Formats: sequence, structure tokens, C-alpha cells
Amino acid sequence: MPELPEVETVRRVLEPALVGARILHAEIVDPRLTRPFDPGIVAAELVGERVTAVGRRGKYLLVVLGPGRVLLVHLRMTGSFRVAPRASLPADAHRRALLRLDNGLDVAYRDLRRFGTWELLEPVDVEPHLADRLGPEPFARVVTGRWLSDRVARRRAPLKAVLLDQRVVAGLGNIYVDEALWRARLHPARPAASLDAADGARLVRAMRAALRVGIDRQGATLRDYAAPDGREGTMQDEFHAYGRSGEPCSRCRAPLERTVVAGRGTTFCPRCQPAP
DNA sequence: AGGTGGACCCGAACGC
DNA sequence: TGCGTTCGGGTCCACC
Repeated sequence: MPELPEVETVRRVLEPALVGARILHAEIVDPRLTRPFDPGIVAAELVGERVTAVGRRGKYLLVVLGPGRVLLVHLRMTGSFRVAPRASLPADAHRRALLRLDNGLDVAYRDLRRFGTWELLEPVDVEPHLADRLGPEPFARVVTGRWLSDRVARRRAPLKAVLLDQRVVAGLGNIYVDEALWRARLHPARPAASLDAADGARLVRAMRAALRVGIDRQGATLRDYAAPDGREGTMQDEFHAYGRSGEPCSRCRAPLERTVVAGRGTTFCPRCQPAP
């Protein structure tokens, strides 16, 4: 599941392939991708545009086009890109879109579960659209322990639910939330408002550390995630919590436990992360 | 108004 | 072996 480190890895591979190239042809196979907008119209709007940048905000990819319009891509669960020389990609039943670039590359988009979205935004709409949905990046200077504990001071929801809320901090999903809470030694079901500034500081350090390792390992490949060059990530070998229920905690050797918090499968160490 | 749960998808894993 | 059922996961939306 692409979270911040996976999306950042995708961005880094797409950037050199796309920036400076012009889109010669665009084909959007799955109308869900651009819903409620007509896929044929969106495809036609893309043709002729030059890509000037490939950015990321939270889990969104921003393909910035010449006039400042942005193709905002969200991979959700199973979206992925593949870049390869023209006409060299094999047929793919799950392909949802294909871009042909003037630099000789094809950019294919596939999505097994069809949750992913492509939105073509006018320049003036980009910032408001993102600001409505996303809090600061986890690595932003404004994100401090004090800021975080203040930010969630009136939230009775479980800490995990608040970290999954992209409007608090952008980019964490189920995997990196479990990893961050394990690193910070905080129980996922603890009421968010119970965080003090010291907890907040530990949590900020923990989420950054977990994300940093994820980026360094080029993301986690659990099933079919791969970067646009086909490379798989190795973050799954570095997990301390996610998916390891029943295995010994790598800090204290107590067996990790699995529970459900905020409707999500959640793994934690009952000894290192004491219940509230 | 903040919190929760269902809908959207579909392959994989599971149960009988 | 084969079938049906359940699960998961990010985000939005309806409802409490």
C-alpha cells in the first residue's frame, strides 16, 4: 500500500523520465480513474502538455504541466506506474491509462483494485484542494512535539485514528503508523488528547525515523508494489510491528499482539506500548 | 462537531 | 478439489 515512502520512491523514479517531456498521446482506459469527468476529455487535455515537475504532497503525486495545471494522482491501495521505452511494455489486464512521451518513453498506470484517482486541476485550484485534505508534511519544521500534542489536544479518538487522519499530518498509513507508534512506545488506542509534549516529541521523532527508513529502502513491497522502474522495495524486512503479530518484539522479546483500532488491523507490543 | 462505520474494489486467504 | 465467504486498505460520505 503506497504511503509516503512508497509515493516518494515513485516520484523519484518518475521525475527524470517525465520532466521536460511532452505528452504525445494519452489513453485513459478506466473511466473510474477520472470520475466524474469524462476520461476522453481529460486525456485530450493532457495531450500536447509538457511536464515541468513531478512533486509529492502526502500520498499525492503532482505531475505539474506547462501552464501550471497539475495532474493530481492518488495511488490509493494498488495504483502503480511503469516507465519503459515505447511499445516495450507487455499487455496488462489491469492497465488503466497510458501516456506516450516525446522522449521515447511510455508511462503506464495500472491499478488492480481501481481505487486510484487522476484529477486534472487548474493552477488556482491546486493549493486549496490540497489544503482542504492535508496537514503539514511530517518533515516540515512546524511539526514539533509541542505542535502535535497541541494539535490533538481536543481529540478523544485513538492516537492511531488521529495519525491516519491526513489533515493532522500528511502521508502516514496503516504500516507507518504502527511502526511509528512502536518506535515511540505509545499504545495505538490511547486517546490522542492524552499526549503531552514529551510524548509528542517522541512520536514526531519516531514517525520521521520510520518514514526515513522506508524512503531509504525504497518502500515496502508486500504484494505487488514496485517503483516505475520495476524495482521492489525492501522496507518489509525492516518492520518492527506491522504484520508481525505473534512474533517477538525486537526490543523486549514479548510476543506482539494484534487488535483492531479505528477499524484497522493493528500490531503492537503489549509490554513496550502499555495500554492506557 | 467530532467520531464511527459503510461503500468503493477485487485478489488472496480462509473455511467447509 | 471446489466452492463460497471474509478480509484489507485510503478516502469520502452518511449518520450518530
